[in-house]
Amino acid sequence: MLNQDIAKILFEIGDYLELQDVPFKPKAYQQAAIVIDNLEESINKIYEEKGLKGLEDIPSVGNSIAEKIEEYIKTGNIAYYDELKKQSPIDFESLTKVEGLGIRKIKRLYDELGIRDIKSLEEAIKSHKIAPMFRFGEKTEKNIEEAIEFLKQSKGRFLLREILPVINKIENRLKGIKGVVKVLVTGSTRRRKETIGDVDFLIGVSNDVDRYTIETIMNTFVSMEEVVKVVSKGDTRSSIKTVQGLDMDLRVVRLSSFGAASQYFTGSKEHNIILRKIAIKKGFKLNEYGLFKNDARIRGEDEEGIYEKLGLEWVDPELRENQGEIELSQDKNLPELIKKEDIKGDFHCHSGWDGGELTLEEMAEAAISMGYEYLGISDHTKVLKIENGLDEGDLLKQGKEIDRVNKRFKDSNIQFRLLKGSEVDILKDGSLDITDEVLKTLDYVSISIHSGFKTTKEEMTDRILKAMDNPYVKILNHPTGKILGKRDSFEVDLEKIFIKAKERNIALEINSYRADLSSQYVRAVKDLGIMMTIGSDSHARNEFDDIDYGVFQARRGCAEKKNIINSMDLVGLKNYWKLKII
DNA sequence: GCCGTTTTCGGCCCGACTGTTTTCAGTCG
Repeated sequence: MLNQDIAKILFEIGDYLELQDVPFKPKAYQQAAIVIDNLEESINKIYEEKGLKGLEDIPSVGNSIAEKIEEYIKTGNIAYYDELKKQSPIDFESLTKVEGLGIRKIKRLYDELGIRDIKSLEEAIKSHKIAPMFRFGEKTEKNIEEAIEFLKQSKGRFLLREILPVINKIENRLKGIKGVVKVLVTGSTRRRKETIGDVDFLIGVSNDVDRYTIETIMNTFVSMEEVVKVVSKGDTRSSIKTVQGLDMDLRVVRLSSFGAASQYFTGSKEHNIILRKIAIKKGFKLNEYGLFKNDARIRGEDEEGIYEKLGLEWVDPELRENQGEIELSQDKNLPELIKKEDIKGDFHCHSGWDGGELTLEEMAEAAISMGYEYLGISDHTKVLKIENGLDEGDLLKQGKEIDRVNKRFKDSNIQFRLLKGSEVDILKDGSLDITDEVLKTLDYVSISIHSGFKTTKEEMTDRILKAMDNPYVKILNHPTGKILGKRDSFEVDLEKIFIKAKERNIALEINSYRADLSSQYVRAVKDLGIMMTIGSDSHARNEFDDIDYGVFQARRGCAEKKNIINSMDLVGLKNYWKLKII
């Protein structure tokens, strides 16, 4: 049983209660559902270890919901939910995904037409039964029809790294419109979430802007080449759907409100709710136009001013998830997050030797153009035949080649070095794919699981722990095996891995491409005082920049410069790892 | 049903846009 199963049921209980016009309870159930859905720890484990009390300790879960969770763990059912479902068997999960359908309309469709799922909804549209309903009408029927079509085509959430280039292109285009002073991409994109559901653009215009200018901005937005449907268009907000199947919103505000609006639309919703409550307690009102005392706007131009007036430090967007950042901000104790400029090298890159695109010289050039002082060559090893994995002989040969390249840098007085590394496979029995004799000639050894994912948690854990005991290992790559958008983590006892990493001073990698470690684990690893690396896992020139996504991940996990090994400069790194490079 | 920096009782975020009406309910973020 998964947290997500329970979250789904709790969320639906909320839907049913809203259907019955019960006040406040729906929000309570759905808030609990959201918290449980985002919980890193498994509900089962919490209950096993701490019982009912442990469940009640989960934020937004009180006695009543805890008992329902307990019932579900014990019996696999929640009687209360089953009863609600029996009374009105509605498929909320899919119906609420139809844009424009909320609980009230779903209730009326059920009461008046017996519609309970997408299929019966489609039939009702076909036989033209919805338009005649009071307060529905032709247009509503057509909108529902189109929304179902979009739902069928939509791919759900988008990976940030796949969609950010599209967003940047549109952002630049918006900057070019006459009358536009500022453009900011807000929402989950600004928070640098791994995946995003929609995009929110914010435009700032001068305080004495005229109607015509705003109209021009809106018209330009809704008539971009990417637009396939204009969902809404007004003076301050317009919504579109793009060819990629992505929803995009544009908000236009005056500069006097730009900070308030950027704060508001960046979210997260949970972060904003807390901020609003703090504002109310201090006798203010906070909305997207500013921070108000009585009816006078006292802040609004910039985010910093709003946070400051609320007694808070400005919070980096990546942390705005109501996961402790507000408390840190009140205590003026926010971490100074790692920045891209802090990154001085990369330990996870594949060269032409194992099928990558670039020669060693070309990789060095690429790294130098990134502003790096070093680059670790970490080609695959021989067990990965499909990746042209290197054997012991290849590694020794590659080492000599690296020496030759480095000598050139030294002779030309260039502060840059290639490092002899390897991404060594952890074999089935926990031994490494390369002999110690060769491993000890390398500057660093990073190790990875690439096979045998479907094994027991105990076996996988033991296998990795054994590999970590090898004296030459300095980095454990992508510790959970997750590949964002492709593959879930394998089963592994990360707590044990963390303990071993701490004991052996092995760094854990934040892998840019895979988004593994997740931000929650980054936070845990940081708190344990274990070092991390950020690796691009690049195989080609244009993939070096993927380091950005690892930095985002690290930032969302509160990582600071001091937690990340590849933020050290070359001299610092030489000392830290006691490297003997020329 | 949950929660607590004046609270264990009394609150619970709020504004824009659409489509239907003819003043507003519903949805969204």
